[in-house]
This record gives sequence, C-alpha cells and structure tokens, in this order.
Amino acid sequence: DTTNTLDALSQEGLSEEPVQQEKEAGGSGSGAGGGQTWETVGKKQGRKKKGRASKILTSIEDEDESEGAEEDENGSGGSERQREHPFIVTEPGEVARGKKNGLDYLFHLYEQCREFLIQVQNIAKERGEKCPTKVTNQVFRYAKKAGASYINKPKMRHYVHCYALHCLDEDASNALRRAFKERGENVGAWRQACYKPLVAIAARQGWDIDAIFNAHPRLSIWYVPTKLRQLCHAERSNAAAASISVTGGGAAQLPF
Amino acid sequence: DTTNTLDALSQEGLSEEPVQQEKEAGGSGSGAGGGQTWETVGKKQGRKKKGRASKILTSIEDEDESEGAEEDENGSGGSERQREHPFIVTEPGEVARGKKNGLDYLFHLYEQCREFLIQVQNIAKERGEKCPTKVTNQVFRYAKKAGASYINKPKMRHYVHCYALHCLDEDASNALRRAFKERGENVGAWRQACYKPLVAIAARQGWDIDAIFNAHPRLSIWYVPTKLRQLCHAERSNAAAASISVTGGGAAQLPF
DNA sequence: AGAAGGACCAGTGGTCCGTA
DNA sequence: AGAAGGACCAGTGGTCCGTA
Repeated sequence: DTTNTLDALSQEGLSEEPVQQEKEAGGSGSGAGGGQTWETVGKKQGRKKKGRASKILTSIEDEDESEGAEEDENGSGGSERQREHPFIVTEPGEVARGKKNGLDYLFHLYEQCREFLIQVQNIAKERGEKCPTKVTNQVFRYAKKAGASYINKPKMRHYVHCYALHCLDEDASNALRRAFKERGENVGAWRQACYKPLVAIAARQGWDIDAIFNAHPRLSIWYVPTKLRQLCHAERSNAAAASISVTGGGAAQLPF
Repeated sequence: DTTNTLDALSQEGLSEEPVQQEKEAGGSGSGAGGGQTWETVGKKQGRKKKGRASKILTSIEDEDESEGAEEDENGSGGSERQREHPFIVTEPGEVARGKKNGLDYLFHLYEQCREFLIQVQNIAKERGEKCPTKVTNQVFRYAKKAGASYINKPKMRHYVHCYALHCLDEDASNALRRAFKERGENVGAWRQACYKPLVAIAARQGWDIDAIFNAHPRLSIWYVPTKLRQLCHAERSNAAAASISVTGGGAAQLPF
C-alpha cells in the first residue's frame, strides 16, 4: 500500500488527528480517500469578508448554521485555519523536512485526483448521468467532501505541466529536480523550468500538445494548461519561420 | 454539389435575396456557408424587452449603434422579423410544400453545423487555441456570423436524437418517416417516436449511448441529449430487473 | 519575496417559456 | 394546438489577487 507512505511525505504539524469525513453515497470505485486523510486544524475563521468586491454574494446555503456560539469543533485548542505547507524542490524519494512538502507529494496529489475522478465516473455511470473525462469542478467538490481538503483547483492547475513532465519523461523530470535542488532554486523557478523540456517533447511529436496529453493514460484527464499551449504554438511558429528562412520558403509548411 | 439542392429544400418566401455576410477571418475549412445563404427578412424589432425578468441585462455592447433613426437596412419593405418555417414529416427525398420545411432539410442543418465546427477547429488549430470537439456555443455563434441565421442552439439540440437515428440506422429512420407521414402525424409525434428505436440500438450495444455517439464520425460531435440518456438508463434498469426475476437473481448483473 | 487557495468572472450547456 | 428560438440560469474553466 503506497498511500500511507506517500501521505507521510506531507509534513504534518497542522493537525494530529486523522479525520474520516462523510463519503458521498455510492462511491464504489478504487480507493482514493480510502486511506487515512488529515484535515488542517479548523476553527471558524469568522465571517470576515474578503477584500474583493463580491457581486454575487455566494450566500448562506451551505453554512452549517451554528454561527457564533460554537465550541472548537475538533477540540485541538483555538488555532487559526492554516494552509498547506509550501512545496520545496526535492529529489525523487526525498522527504521534505520542516514545514514543507516535497514534489513526490505534489505528484501524489495528481494521482489522488485521478482516483477521485474514477469514483465520480463510477457514480455517474451507475446513475446513467453524464460522465466526466477530465478533472472538473465536480471532481474537486467531491474530493473536498471526501475529506481531501488539501486538494483545490488553483493548486492543481498551477502545477499540471510539472506533473506532465513527470509522466512523459520521468528521467528528465528527475534530472531537473536534482539540478534545481542542488542550485538551491525555489519552487517557482523549478516550475518555470518544466515548460522547456515539454515544448521539446512537443516539437518531436508534431507540436500537438493535446494529442500528447490525451495519449497518456494518467495525463489525459488533465486540461492542457493555457501557457503550455501558447508556448508550443509560439515555438512552432518560430521553428516554421526558421525552416522557411533555411529552405528559402517552399510550400507545404505547417502541416495540419 | 449537394448544397444548393438541399438548400432548395428549405421553403423560402421569407426573403428573396441571397445574403453573403461577413466571414470570420481565417476560415480555411470546407465549405459550410460557402454556397448561398439566405437571411430572413430583417427589421429592427424595436427595443421591446421580453417578458422574463432579466437579471443580467445582456447590455448594449454589440448593438450596431444606429438606433432609432435607421432606414430599412435590406430595402425589402417594412416586414416583420420572421421565424423559419416549421418542419413537417416528409419522406426521404420529398420536398415540403407551402410554408414548411422537410426532414431532409433538418438533417442537412446538422451537416452544416459539422462544417462550421470544422472551420472553427481549423481556426483554433492555426492560432494554437483550444480546439472544440463538439458543436459548442462558439460554433453556433460562428454560424450566425457566417450568415446562417437559421441555425440556433435550441432547435439543433431539440432534434439531435432524430438525427442520431438517421445516422445510426437510416433504413429504420426512413421507415419511421414514411409511417408517420402516412398516418398524418405532426413533427412532435415523429420526434417522440425517434427515441424508441435508439434505445433498442443501445440495448443491442451494451447500453452505452455515449460510446455509440462517439463511434459515429458525424454523430460524435453532438452532445447526447439528456432525455435519450435517461431513457437508456431506465430501460437498462428495467431489462436488468427482468433478467434478475427470470434468472432468480444471480451475481454479476449490470456489468460496467 | 514566495507561495497557497478563496473567490471571482466571462462565457457554457441546457432548456424554458413568452412568442408567432 | 403545435412549433421556433431569444433569453435565461446554474454551474464551468480559468486564474487573479487579497492573504499568510
């Protein structure tokens, strides 16, 4: 069972108690959320409205009523709601120390999302409903309900292309991780650096990044990130222009 | 060239003048809208706000400014904006008489949408943008801009399953049309009757209506209609229940 | 400064219902 | 009554930016 091993890669310290939240009825699929899941220490963060103008005021519908007069629901003392620890660049197999999470853990989150998607698909099939082929809002909602509160859309979308490199060329991905760790680069720099080898892969395969994603069983469930798509397009145009300037500009460039 | 033949199946009388509207730039695909397209006689229908409460008031953004002080833009006399003629049940090859449209014309609209989709896809590929695989809102918008004002989403969605039967079992579809024409049934009755043979086809192919749509090159670009999906699901449950009551209820029913 | 994620927003899929 | 389609609406994909 790799689940506990990998979960252990997430540096805890936010909460000590494994929490098994309500599962959506009918979940018959493979075991995402089947292992232990942890929840960050929770306390009502007050009704403090965020700064942004809220035109649509997303209403009260799902608030669990028990407003101000509420104890500390998980009994662990009045700590504030916290975020996941930030990622640091780790080598393959390396566990992050301190209040950090490593990249194996990051990639594990993508596998978990895949398992949640499979569960959502199974439920949809049983019910004869539309069956998602990608990790959609519905899947993120399901993951949250299943207790995986550490999974969220902005985070997963942010690192998709890093996961893509890991899927498509694990050796190159590992080498990049080692190089960036050695140089002491931060996660943002590593993340940026993941684009280049992906564009090179696309170049070798006719520039069709969608086809590349779709051909890979674990990657096909993720939307191609906009920036990756744009980089591939820009590079293809560059390559085509260079090719024309070399050949003197023949016909039949840019085959579709 | 079948385009003009089929276009002729649409009973005109709304407008005499072929109108070639602005094409979206870069449209390099096959020839939807390449033949003649007609526009219904147009006249500003005034700003009369519709009855429904309009929370979002879709604003002025694209109105072509020239408000009240406007001539009759297509010079054909002040007639009112009209709708397409209603469909009637026709046999294969039969042209509808009077202010009616026949079913060959209906199915031709689906082929036109497919051609518009191909154009949208070609543009997207050229630009390195996301490429739709289905007839989306974007495609309907494109069709309208290309002058095919007679194509709209509610209509196309309404008859998708009729087109599906035409694609999947043309003989059955033709037989149904002849039978319903002979009985003098209206379009609504024919449309309802198209569900049953489709469910029978699904039954023969393991109940996976999505797979059936996706396996057909001209049908795969259309979303499976909700009602058809529900009917297939309900019938599968019925069939499974019957099978259990016959077999006495074994294991391994409802294979997914 | 670097990073996590709540919340927003433009445009979608789906179809109702006022219209002809 | 039967039918065509403008317009609506809940929930989506995408990501900004106030937060820690």
